[in-house]
Amino acid sequence: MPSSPPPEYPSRTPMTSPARARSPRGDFAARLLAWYDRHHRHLPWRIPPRAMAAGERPDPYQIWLSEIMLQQTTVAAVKPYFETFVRRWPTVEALAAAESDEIMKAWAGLGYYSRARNLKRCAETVAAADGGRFPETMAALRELPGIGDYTSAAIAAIAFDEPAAVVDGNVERVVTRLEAIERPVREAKQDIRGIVQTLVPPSRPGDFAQAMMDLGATICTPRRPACAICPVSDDCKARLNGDPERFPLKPPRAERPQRLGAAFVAERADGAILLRKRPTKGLLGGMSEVPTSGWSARIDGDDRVDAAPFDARWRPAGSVQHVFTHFALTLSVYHARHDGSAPPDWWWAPRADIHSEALPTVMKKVIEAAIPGAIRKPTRNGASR
DNA sequence: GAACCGTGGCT
DNA sequence: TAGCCAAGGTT
Repeated sequence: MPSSPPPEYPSRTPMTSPARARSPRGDFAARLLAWYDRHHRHLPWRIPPRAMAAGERPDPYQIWLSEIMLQQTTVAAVKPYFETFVRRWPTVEALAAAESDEIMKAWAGLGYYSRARNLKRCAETVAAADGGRFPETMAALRELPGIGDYTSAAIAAIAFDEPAAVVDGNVERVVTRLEAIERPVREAKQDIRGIVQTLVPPSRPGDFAQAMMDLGATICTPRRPACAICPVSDDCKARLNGDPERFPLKPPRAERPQRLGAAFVAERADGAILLRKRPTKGLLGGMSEVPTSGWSARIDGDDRVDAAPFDARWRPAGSVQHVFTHFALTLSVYHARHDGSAPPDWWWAPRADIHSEALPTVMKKVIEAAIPGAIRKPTRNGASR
């Protein structure tokens, strides 16, 4: 435990003086930030506290990009995508000028594809605005597509030092445990935001936000939290009560219905595969796919070969299972050699380019089932792995 | 306000 | 293994 807070965070008089509290709430931010200074995660988009103290500031473009990618997505999954995007589109102007198709291709596999469509729209808006600079306040950021309560607060705090209350899933968990909040998080959201707002320090609000999230990700974890090494455990009512893992309270999730369908992989003599584009809105909106039947909500869905988009020697090639957020899908896969012409707006994707098409993971599974090895990424020497 | 919207890792 | 969970937003 740090014996003295940094000079920029003088201890304040505790708001209350509970007899047992060893750590008055006025110290909360100081103790959390002292922990963050020593134990922060090293992330590609983050400026570490030492560099922040030297006056360095993060690139608002990179903070925005990382925050969009991190929505409901793990840090590990985001890292390689973030590196690719920043290398390929180093500025918001570059991203705004990119073809939508190229952005969808680069986003393929990361999920929640409306994020990629909104990313492009947001980049265009920002690039067209005065100087191509991001708005610097939470309120103004909140107006941009794909940016809601959490993301606007996070960008404002991290990139622009606004003392905004940043509340994500990590912070909800930390706060519901600190206060032993017995109501479902859905209902307690506003209270949580209010509590966080009282804790945000006037300086280093961005580090504070990131510290809360790092704490949630590494110490105050959903299961088996490491209370013994938590820098704010003295403040934690859930720990005092003995069962922090019980928080946050969440209602049981609804059952996932099962859907059924068929997918058709047409392969040309040269190995090219027939693809088409899905509608812009809805599930996998704007992404590419092989032709499929509808995905019936009924267990006796249209998974038979007579659902094929055209006549060919379709041969069964197994089935693919995939779990989406709100339903599970089983696709019967069919494969055919086919050299006929493609319907308008469909295209033959050369085998060498398949890995870079805007194919969602479920479609990569389908193609792999029909043609094992088809998705492999070429290596630098031109061979296939 | 509730439903919709992906994917991969972990237990 | 089957469910839970992850730096949520839009409709």
